[in-house]
Amino acid sequence: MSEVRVRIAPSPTGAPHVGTAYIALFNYVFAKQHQGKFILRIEDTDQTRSHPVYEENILQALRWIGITWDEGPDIGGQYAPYRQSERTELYQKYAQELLEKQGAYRCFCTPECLEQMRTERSQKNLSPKYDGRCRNLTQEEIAKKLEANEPYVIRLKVPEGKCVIQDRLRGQVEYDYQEVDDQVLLKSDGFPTYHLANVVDDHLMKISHVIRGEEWLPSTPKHVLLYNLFGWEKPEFIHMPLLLNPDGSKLSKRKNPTSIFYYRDAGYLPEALLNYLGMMGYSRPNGQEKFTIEEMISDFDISRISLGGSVFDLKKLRWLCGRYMRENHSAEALCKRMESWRMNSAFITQLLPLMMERMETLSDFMPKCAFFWANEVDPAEELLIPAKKTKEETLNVLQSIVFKAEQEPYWTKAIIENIIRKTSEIWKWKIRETTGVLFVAITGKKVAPPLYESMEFLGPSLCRYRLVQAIEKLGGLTKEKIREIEKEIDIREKNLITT
RNA sequence: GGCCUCAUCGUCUAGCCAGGUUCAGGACACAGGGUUUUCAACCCUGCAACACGGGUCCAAAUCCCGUUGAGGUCACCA
Repeated sequence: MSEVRVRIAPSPTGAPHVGTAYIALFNYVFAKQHQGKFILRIEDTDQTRSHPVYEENILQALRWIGITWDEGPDIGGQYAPYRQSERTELYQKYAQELLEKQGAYRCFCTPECLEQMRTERSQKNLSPKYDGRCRNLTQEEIAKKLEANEPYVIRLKVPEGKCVIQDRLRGQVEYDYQEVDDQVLLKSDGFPTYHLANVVDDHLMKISHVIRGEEWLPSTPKHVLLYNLFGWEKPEFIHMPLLLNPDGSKLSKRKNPTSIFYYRDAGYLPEALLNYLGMMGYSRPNGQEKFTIEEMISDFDISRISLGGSVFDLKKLRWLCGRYMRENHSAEALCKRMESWRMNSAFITQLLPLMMERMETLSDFMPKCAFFWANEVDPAEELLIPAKKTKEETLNVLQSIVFKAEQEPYWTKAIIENIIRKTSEIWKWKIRETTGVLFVAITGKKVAPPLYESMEFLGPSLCRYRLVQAIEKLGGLTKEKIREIEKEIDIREKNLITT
């Protein structure tokens, strides 16, 4: 058998997700088991959502949890570059090839036109897929539009017939090409979509096994079609089970902390998190629950992966982490871990300027600053809601802060201040009303060190977690309600600009 | 809604492929007890599942079919 080469291909569009670490782990273990290579490739083809900071965060997060790669954007490799934004010419070339092979076609439809088409189709109870109106443009029409510099995308020409996918875990999965949309391969900005970039890179980087989440199963026919069109050998597909929320839906940040940095900042041991991920959908042949990644590699058996999704259970993760703490560490060793976490003089020195004026004895420090080293702060409900505000209004503000914070790749005092000011304007709250809520949500108390700096030092993951905890404390928000708030923010924001 | 995937204790799972050794084993959580100055840890005990209905077979959690349920997916996001 030729060399095993697998990859993790995250897109740098937000906080580094535990799901990424989960899939990375199984790829890594599979590679090491076969003396193969594990590759990290950054899929930053979405120009509007990608950010270099998010990319750096992914690398940091994976390193923290203990996963290393043999080739990647930071260390290079034989098939560099490993960042898709640096490979655009390649995708354009292959898109061109597809055009010549009649496997794809130019589509000049505007977003508005597509929108309209979709609503029309849904009114007629048709599936919302593209109706292929640009498929049969004549050479003259195309030439004319090109001449006029009309923007276009390149779409996959999906044929008739059936597509049979071989999945290592699921056997044969059959799809009718009728169900498959004429997927956009190359966007009008010249960047590829996932489907094109992914297939091109997997081929060029000689990826032998594609181990990815189950959510990719329905788009695999497109990928198979591309391999066939190019005449390339297909990798083996292995679709992993999904990580789930307690209610059984796909793990989401709305209901759970999903950022790897949250677990780091909340004081979980990386080896415990990694171990826990290794028991999601998998069990060692000897039944052992606490194991190192090396042990996992030593007797890894991919057929032992179970197919139902796994609920990510924080309680069991805590228990596992506890075992690592007391079974694998001396007091000295644990102290070192705490130091490298945030129990160190550098961190305290950072805090002291905020506290010096508020202290009369040294012992005043810790009680007021304990929240910096805590996971949860358990804010009291009655403290959370300002005097002249309702619970609902408070919920709106809290959720708005979460939204705004999510959109910021950086986390500084100035940005935090800006988020708070903006949110207050949107909901017509006084700044001190907003900060009052935040003091309680973030620190658990009304009296604490200055808010903006505290939030900065605490970090975005922990802040977000506490904000969501506060929202839960006030009764929580449904998916629909969150969407409503999102819309409302949008409307109010536009009004602010116009008035 | 269409398509696809999946289906063992509340949760993670073993057993299923190669049907009998299983009135289904372990772990988390929970409850009770022990130990301990307290708490935690630790030890013991308990609670608790083969989604349902058909078939095949001497025998089915295990094989087949159907039903139901859950999830995923249907973007110029990945």
